[in-house]
Amino acid sequence: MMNQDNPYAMNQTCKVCGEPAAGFHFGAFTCEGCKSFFGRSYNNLSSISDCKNNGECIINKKNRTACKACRLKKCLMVGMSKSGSRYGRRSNWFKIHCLLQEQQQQAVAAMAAHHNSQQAGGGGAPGGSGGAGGMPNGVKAMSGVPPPAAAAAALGMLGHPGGYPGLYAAATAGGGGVRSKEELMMLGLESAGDYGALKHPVVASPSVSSPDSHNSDSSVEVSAVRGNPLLHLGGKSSAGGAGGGGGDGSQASGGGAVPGRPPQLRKDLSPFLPLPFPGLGSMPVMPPPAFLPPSHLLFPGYHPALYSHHQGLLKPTPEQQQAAVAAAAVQHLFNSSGAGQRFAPGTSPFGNHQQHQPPPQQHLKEEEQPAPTRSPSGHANNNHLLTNGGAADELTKRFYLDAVLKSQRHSPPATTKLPPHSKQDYSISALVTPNSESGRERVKSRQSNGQNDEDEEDDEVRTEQIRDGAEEDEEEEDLVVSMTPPHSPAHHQEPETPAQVGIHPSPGQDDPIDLSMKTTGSSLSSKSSSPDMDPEPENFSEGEKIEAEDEAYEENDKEEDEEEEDLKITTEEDQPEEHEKEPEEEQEQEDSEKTVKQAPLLNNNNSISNNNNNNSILSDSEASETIKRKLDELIEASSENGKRLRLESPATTVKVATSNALDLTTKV
Amino acid sequence: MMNQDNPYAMNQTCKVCGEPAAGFHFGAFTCEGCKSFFGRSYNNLSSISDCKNNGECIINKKNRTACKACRLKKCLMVGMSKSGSRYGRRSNWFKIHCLLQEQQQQAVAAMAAHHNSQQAGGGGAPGGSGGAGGMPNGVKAMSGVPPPAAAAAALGMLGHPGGYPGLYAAATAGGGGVRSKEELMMLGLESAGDYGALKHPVVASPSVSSPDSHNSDSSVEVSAVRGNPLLHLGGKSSAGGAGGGGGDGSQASGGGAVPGRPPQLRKDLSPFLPLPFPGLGSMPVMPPPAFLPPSHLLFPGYHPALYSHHQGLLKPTPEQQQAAVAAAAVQHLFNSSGAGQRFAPGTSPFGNHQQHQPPPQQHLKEEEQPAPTRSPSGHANNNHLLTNGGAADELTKRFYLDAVLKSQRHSPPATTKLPPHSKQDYSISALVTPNSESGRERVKSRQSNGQNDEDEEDDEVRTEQIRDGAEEDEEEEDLVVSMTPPHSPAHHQEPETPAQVGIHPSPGQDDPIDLSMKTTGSSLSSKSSSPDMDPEPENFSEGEKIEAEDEAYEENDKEEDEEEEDLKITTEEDQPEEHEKEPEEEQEQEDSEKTVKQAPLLNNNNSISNNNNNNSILSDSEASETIKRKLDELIEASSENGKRLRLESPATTVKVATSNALDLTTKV
DNA sequence: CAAACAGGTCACCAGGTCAT
DNA sequence: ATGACCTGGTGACCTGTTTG
Repeated sequence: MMNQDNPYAMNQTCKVCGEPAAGFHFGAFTCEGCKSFFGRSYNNLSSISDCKNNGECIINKKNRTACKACRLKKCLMVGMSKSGSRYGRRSNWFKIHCLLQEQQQQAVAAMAAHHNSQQAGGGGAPGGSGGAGGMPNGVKAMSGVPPPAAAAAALGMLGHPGGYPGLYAAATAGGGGVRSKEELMMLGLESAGDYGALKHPVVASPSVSSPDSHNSDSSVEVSAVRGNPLLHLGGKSSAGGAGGGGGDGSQASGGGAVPGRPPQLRKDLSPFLPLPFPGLGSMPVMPPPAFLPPSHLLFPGYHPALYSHHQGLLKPTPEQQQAAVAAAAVQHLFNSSGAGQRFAPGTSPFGNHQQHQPPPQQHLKEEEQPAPTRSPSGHANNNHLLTNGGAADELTKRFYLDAVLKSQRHSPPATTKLPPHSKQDYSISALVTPNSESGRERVKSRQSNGQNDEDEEDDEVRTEQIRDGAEEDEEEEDLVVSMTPPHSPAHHQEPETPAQVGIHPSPGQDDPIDLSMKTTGSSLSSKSSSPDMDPEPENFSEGEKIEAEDEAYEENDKEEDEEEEDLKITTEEDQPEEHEKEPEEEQEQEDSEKTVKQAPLLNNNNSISNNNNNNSILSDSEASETIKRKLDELIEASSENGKRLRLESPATTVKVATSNALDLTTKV
Repeated sequence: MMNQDNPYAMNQTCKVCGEPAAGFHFGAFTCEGCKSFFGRSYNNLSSISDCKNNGECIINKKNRTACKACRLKKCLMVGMSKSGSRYGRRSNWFKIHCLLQEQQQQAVAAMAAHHNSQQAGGGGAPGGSGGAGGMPNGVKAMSGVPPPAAAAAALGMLGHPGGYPGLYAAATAGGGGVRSKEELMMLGLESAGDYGALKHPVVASPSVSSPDSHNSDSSVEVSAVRGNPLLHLGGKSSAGGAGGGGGDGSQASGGGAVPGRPPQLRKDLSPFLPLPFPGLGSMPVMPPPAFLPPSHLLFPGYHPALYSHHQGLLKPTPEQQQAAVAAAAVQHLFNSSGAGQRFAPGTSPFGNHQQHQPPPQQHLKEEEQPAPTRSPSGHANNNHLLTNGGAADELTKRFYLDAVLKSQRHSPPATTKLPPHSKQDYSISALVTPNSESGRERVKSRQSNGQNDEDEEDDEVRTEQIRDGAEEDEEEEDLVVSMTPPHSPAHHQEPETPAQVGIHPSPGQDDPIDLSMKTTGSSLSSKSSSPDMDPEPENFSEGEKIEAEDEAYEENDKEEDEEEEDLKITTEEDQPEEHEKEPEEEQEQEDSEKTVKQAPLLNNNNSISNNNNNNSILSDSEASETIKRKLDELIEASSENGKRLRLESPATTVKVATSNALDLTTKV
């Protein structure tokens, strides 16, 4: 059922804000708003002001517009890059991959989580971002959870829900977990470590990015990576280290290495791939690895960041890198920067990301990228940002990093090198943390100041947040999870990357982002002051996200449940409790459904298509267009039905809708 | 017809004062003045002095500036929150939903009214939001009412208009069940209780908010709630009691109960959904859901709520909560307290909306999702076309709504609080009036700047707007009809919820408002204050809430009259009772009128629609189109019919609508 | 040819400004 | 202090293009 909905997204949720995704844009599943935002912002970093909260704002539906800096950061974190984009449809295959990956990831994650979790410190850590609450959740939970469960959870988290439900079902099933993901993510950030673990899973997510592959996924990767120096970006990157931790540990491993090969990274995915898929398992095909790519995509949060880390090591995908970089930059900005720096616009933030490391890359990348991005040139920038930073930020980041590192790192260690951490952290922090931590509390504190920002609006608001604290948790994340990345654009991205590489790709334009953002400057102040939390607060909100997701899901029916679950989850996290529990069950069910659906999906789509198509026809006519549109609309409407159907058996569904429609028509 | 006027508003009236709404601001349809007021006040509670009348001041156009405390309270009651804001355009889908809801609601309302009316106290109650009235309806009615009826009623109430009527119907219908979540949320609020009650009604309106979907409407939701303690705010909330009535009864049922549950109410919506669509009716499936999706969107009020519900349960949306809370608080304060207390800012009044209902979920989800769909094809656009019709449509819709509301409303009793009537009245006027709004014109001016890029667009846009002015109105709506929601906003929204749940995130931020307002001071204040709602407040919910309100609004025609009445009303309120009772009759009458009006309109519209669609061409092609069209038509028709029908038996109505639609189609 | 995304368009809203 | 108006920006929808 559910499903369906979007064709595009396949039920994915926007990795940035948790809303239902409209499709895979710029390397990640995002909603129209985030797509547009990214598109607009990428070229106009200048327009972005600093984050009042040190870059910790949680981004969710509600508050996504509250803090551009954090929103952009989040975009980067999840792997968005201009370069990442891809045209054309995604193959089913791709989709499948995504799902699989997710599953895998989850599994992995789960595993990792458990294992790692602890490690890292918190384990999951995720919490981080979530701001407050968050972390715990993810991590903990994860850890706590039984492996399988964990895995599932992880997945869930990541994918959140869904990922693909159906497919994964199992995975997902895990259920409840999902939400966590977000958290995880958060954590991730943070802590990446844990997260990392998660990530892995996550990473996976992140990682890769590109789901799709579009193109190439692969391609993408590399290219970028290579190209840009940025990768390092990290400049600050250095951070890497931390970052490194993050994740990958596993994979990452490599981590350290930064440079070079990025391409591989992307590949990272591969690794993922390798995994057996759960779901896929069945699938004969499975193209394998190819798919994987997406990993990164998978999760929202992660990706980028993660990647970064990874990248760091390796090179992250260009995109990633960029992203990372950007992210880093951003964060920095946020945080620190305060003022000054921001990204270098010109460059692309990202830069490169390259990191690569072949193997590990993935993880590594993340880190790196981040910052530097732009690096190459620009690197500096990021740094700056970072630098500036603010202190707070940094701290946060560090936390993350640390955590992450721990976890992952554990090993890793990133190494110094990168400061990766830094960036990562930043990123992470930013991402993750954000709120979280600091976030929340801060918030409280914050309040006070407020200063600036506040001014704006918020201030007040911020205050509120305080309370939130609790709340938040939840949700949001989940959503993220769900999605899978199809393809991964990421990958593709990569391809694009090349360009990036060059520059950052996009650099040219694209990149622009410099993180520098204005923000920075202020940043701090803002931050502090702002304290408000503002933004975040909401963010966290998480819950919402969750829900949202749910909805998204809902699509299917199940989803809903999930949502709730999520919530629960969320809640739990935060508050433990609350929520509830239930969710899972539901989910499962859903999953089931989903599963079912999925298969169909492909087919379904077609059906759907038909409808649409029809429209087309209309078109011909022309004028008709209008009509068409309407039809479309209707269709859509129907579609909805249809959508649902999609997965399922499309045909059927469709029919129904149609029928109805028809009926009408007929009647007519 | 009227209509239209505002594009934005779609003929909505300011939920706070009854003037024509300039748009959907901070989660509710409001006029420029109330928008500004809220914006200013939110951050400066201090500036608000206590109400001399124990918070019982009725707010209407005339006296809105007389008592800031009450005005602010009212704002909160209707679901305004900083977080509730929504950006961007409203999806067609959303629009459609609204229409549908209306219809359904109407139907329901009608039904309810008849049946229930009596029961509850006021029966329908929608009033709620509107102020006073609200509550009653829901709950009691629900209970009392026959299931179906109840449901319908609920819908009406809640959703006000509509939640989605059709769709969910069942589910929802069922009940209420779903709602629960919301209820929960509400509860959450707490006070929801009362608040809830009110809310409900009110809430509904408020709640929802978001019309659009945007997002999220959802957003709103929860957030606040959780976070803030405020919720309770209720402190005073208690109030609930009165309010209680409001709504939900059903769910809420609690009517009385104050507290809590509000959410359900929202759910009510669900109920709504469940409803069969008129048009759809035929549809087996129902994609409805799909359509629906939007629920949240749908109405302001509803959707969110609904969704929320889901969430809600858990966590109401922050916003909602906040709102709710706030409202509650406010009320309390005012009412009871007299002075003292206020809301807790933080919380949101509403709470949640959640509703969910599992089963039904689907639908719900669908709704959400639906949208997305979109089509694939592309065609999409169409919208425009549709538009045309628009105006009329809108009007129609409104009528429906109004009618519905009235019907519903009547009831209401609103409880003390609001004197619902008043509002309505106002509203009505507003609706009619609408006009428009300023906005458009402005556009022109703008131009300039734009800094960079933006400029461009914006400008354009604006410009357009201008022109739009006219256009919009119309069209959109019409279009709306046609459109489907792609995804849905709704969905999204929901999803958010989760987050909300969490926290609400944001809330923090937003909300500053504390209800505390100076006024009260009190306690809440603090909370609130700080808490503020802030931020988050935003959230969520609100928006949705808002919608609900709309309905509320609906007011329409009558309203105007009412306005004057308001005063009366007020009076009445004071004197309890009032509320309701009569309403029905009136409504009916009105309905009649409306009907009439509508009818014509409809036809026209239909034609139009048809035409558009019709795209005859389409036909050929595809059925689909046809279908779509049909749908559109249906929608429209339904609307129209629906409206007409309203009173009649909902079901019937629906059919009719459908029929009509069909017919139209046929024609086509 | 159809699917699906980058981009562009423009409906709409938060906020700021300023006359009242 | 209010609220009309304007500015900036968000995001739903479309269009154009690439890709399966």
